[in-house]
Amino acid sequence: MVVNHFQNPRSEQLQEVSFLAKSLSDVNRLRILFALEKESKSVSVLVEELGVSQPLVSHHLKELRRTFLVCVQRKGPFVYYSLTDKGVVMIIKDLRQLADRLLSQKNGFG
Amino acid sequence: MVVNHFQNPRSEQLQEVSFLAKSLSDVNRLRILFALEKESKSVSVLVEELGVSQPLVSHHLKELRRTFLVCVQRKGPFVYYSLTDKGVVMIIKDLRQLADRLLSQKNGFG
DNA sequence: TTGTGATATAAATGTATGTTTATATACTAA
DNA sequence: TTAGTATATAAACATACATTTATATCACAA
Repeated sequence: MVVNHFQNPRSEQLQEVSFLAKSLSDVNRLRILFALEKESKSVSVLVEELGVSQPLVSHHLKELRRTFLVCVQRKGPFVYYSLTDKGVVMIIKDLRQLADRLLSQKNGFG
Repeated sequence: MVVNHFQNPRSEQLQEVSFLAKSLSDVNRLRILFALEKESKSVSVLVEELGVSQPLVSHHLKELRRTFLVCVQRKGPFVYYSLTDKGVVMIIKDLRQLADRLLSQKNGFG
């Protein structure tokens, strides 16, 4: 019998998953994604809502662009960012529920 | 009207999500989680299946223990690891589907 | 053109992380 | 006890990353 090498995701697919997960591994990027859940927003609005510096917001937006989680649209002097796929919000919420289950009767991640 | 500060996850919850996401941001850790999907396995079995060094597997298992994604059971000289919550596999698969959608008509993450 | 606000990029820095090599610890058999 | 196997930890190293500060680019109005 030939072993089925394809029952688990292939290596490149796991690479893609790891890239996405890394994109979700920073609190400021998660806050940006949630801020964009309902509507697209300009950088300056994100800066104000998150309360972090403008270069830092731009840096994280660049990271989110690298994984195509957000997309860009310039309107005059403003640059509007929006979610490419709203499914990411559901995944984040699933991660939060998983964290809740894992942390029940524990004392927080090491 | 008082602004609802709780419609989005609180800061500590985003921290927990970011910890979990960081745990999922390495290909070798993803491979370990998939290897444990059906049954618990000893470290040496994981070493053989993944084809990476034993200290590296132990290192990543320690990281997965830190986020409670895996749990441990010693049986004689062997240490068996298993998934704490199989929900993590579904989340990884959701991430893979999201990656597929994001990458359609693109050329791979930057 | 000049000036101004909006955004992006660069440089610098401290910290975290993945990997390798070497060594230590834990368990068991003899 | 000793020897041998299984696993964990330590040290070392290079790389990646988050953040700050400073500066550059872009769009537009005057």
